[in-house]
Amino acid sequence: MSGTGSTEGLAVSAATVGRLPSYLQSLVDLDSAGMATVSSDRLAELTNVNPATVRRDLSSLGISGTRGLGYDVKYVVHEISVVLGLSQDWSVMIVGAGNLGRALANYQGLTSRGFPVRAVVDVDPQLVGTEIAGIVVDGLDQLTEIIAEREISVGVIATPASEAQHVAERLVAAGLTSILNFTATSLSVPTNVQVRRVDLATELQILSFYQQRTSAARSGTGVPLETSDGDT
Amino acid sequence: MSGTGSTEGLAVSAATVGRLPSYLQSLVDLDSAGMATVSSDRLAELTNVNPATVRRDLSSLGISGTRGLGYDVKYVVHEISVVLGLSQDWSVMIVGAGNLGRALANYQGLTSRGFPVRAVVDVDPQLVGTEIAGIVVDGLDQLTEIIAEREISVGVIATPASEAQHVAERLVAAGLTSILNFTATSLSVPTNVQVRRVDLATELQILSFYQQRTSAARSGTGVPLETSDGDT
DNA sequence: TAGATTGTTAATCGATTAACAATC
DNA sequence: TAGATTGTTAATCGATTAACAATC
Repeated sequence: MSGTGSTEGLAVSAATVGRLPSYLQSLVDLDSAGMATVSSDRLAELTNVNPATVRRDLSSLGISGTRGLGYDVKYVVHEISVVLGLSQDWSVMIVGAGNLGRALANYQGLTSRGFPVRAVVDVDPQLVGTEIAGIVVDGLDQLTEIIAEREISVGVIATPASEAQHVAERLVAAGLTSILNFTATSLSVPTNVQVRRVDLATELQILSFYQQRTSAARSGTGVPLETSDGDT
Repeated sequence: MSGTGSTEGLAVSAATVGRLPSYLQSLVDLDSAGMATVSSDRLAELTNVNPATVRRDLSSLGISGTRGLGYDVKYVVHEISVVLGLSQDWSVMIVGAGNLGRALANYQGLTSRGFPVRAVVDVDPQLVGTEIAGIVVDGLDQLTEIIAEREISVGVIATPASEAQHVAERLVAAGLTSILNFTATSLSVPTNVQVRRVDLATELQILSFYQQRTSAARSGTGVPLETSDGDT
């Protein structure tokens, strides 16, 4: 509510969106530490990005600072929260009640971040009716009705990889436009649907690539390699 | 071992490295399905990238196909595996034996992908000596010795966010150059150290941003927005 | 030979960042 | 006024991709 008004619909690059959670986290920390203002240089240092990028990102969201002083921490925290849609809860459905699905349903971090788990579904009739983290597991065939009834906004795919595309299609058909995919499968979805993939195997294999090069270099195989800094 | 020989040290872009696990996964599936060759068009379709990008990626790794026929599936699987360093195991240490750390230690997917968990450490003296997934938890003060003794290659940070930077410095000091960071904190590390961040809150907040825009548009607030396809 | 598909050039696109005028 | 820092221009950098000659 309120805030700077109409930034809606303006072009905000995916790269910028990806950095907002990191800015937010650092700003919240600064606020807890009692800092009232922060310069783009300091915020850039905390988030490992270039100061000009910080200023450009904030500016593109209509968030402005004060020349000579910097940015008001509480104000920017509020504005980024609004931009990220964190002023409301988004109900989550978990598809797949295996090890991963159960771990996610029990993970308190989801609810505390404004993403309460309101449904768990699975194909296995043996699991249907059992309770996970206080939620009764429903059958996959109930998916559409449950999404409508419980006003689910985000679908989490925690099934085997082989089921992921099929499940994604079911979720999209039921009207969902936000999917968090925990399988290694790359999903094909309409352009209006957002998919984020969180895959441990992928991350480890990427680390392995660089580790391998480091080891090779160390053992004298040769050529030093260009490296880049920190996260992502 | 063996393979195409010397691609080591050649410039391979981070973007290319990030797509390799996805190519590999699709190729392994194709192999299981009995497909002997695959065109860049087909592989591109399966991984949601542009065919020219597939050809450029493979070419940059020294992996070649046959004009008019496509790429030999088994050959490319082997080559990508070698490039990614998947022909050997990389031992993992988990720092932080809380909910997340325990879930990761018990996750069979790590070992099966060639990343066996060989150590778990925690600051809490109450946890030291207890057993998790068959591994005795050690104290954080043992970190350096354990990394050396058990030939750990990858450090996984599963502590509270406030401890992440400190832990990262300990890991780097002990000689590790591969870190998987499960906290929301952006780590500062030397340029020769690779950090991958896996943060659920970040992913959800990014989804929330787009969800918010979709909802706003639906409720008539306005301007339709440009969207992009599928994963990442 | 005709058809298919690679490998690479060159154009395009988008994101990053140095630099600096504006201004607190 | 002097110092600090934003907001934005313009240059740079790097990654994507259309297009096509090479060639199986």
